Amino acid sequence: MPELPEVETVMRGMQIALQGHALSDVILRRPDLRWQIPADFRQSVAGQTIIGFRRRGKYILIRLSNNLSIVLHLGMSGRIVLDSPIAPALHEHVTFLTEDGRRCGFVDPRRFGMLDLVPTTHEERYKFFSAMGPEPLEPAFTGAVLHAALKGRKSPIKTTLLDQKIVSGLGNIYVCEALYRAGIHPKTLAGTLKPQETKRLVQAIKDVLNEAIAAGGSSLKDYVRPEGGLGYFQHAWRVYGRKGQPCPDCPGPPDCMGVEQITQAGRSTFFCPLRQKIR
DNA sequence: CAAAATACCTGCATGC
DNA sequence: TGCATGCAGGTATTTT
Repeated sequence: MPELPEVETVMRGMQIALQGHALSDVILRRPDLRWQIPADFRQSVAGQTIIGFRRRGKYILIRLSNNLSIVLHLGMSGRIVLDSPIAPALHEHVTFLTEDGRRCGFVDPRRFGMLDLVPTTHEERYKFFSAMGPEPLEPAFTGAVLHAALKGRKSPIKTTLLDQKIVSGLGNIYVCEALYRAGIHPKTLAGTLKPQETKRLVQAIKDVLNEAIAAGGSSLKDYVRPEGGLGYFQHAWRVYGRKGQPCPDCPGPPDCMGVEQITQAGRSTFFCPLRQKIR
């Protein structure tokens, strides 16, 4: 379920457990996830100390002492399991071993995840980062910046916000939640949003992401290690997955029949027809 | 160039 | 119970 807040939470959990420790080995149980894992991955990683972490969009970068960074993406179904059992779980394709005896498993049933290597000093030039849009939580991501990025765009704002070149880290859930908070109908053509609306939208994006990260952080603070692993915490979604239910501001029937679900570009969109008027 | 369709893969809920 | 179907939170790539 990983969008930006979940990826951030997973990264922080890994940081607490692993930073400063050396990787004694890595077990690769198959040569590929979504793509081939570099042939020299084990050789490059084994024996190196983990010196830092960073998140870019939905990617996690694990910086090693040899100027290499592991690039990790969780895909749709990926999760990280700390202190995984010696007998690997179903779909635990990769396990990192640390010198202090910990095991960190990468479980990914659908194998949409990925694992790669990039020189730490060249992270920004990594093929999947060079065209990536701004980090939504950076101060540089403003209403004016988004407004400029949406200029001339003729697709609906919902699908446009899923484009990682416009802004990085948003997925289906948080796009729905942000549009709801900003009071913008998902079918609104992206290029027609007014500066005032993009300003509201940017604030809504920052708010919803920050709240979700805070919720993840609180679950991390005293996390035990259930088989569920990291990054799976309770969400307080206001419209996502709530078809037919009242949104928090819903006056109820007959004024509003609750959250509606539609399909855009083959994916589900949830919105409140009362708070998010078409125009 | 932008936008839409396609591809990758397994698990699960649903309906017959 | 078994089986077919559709859907799931991602994104690079291909096609239009």
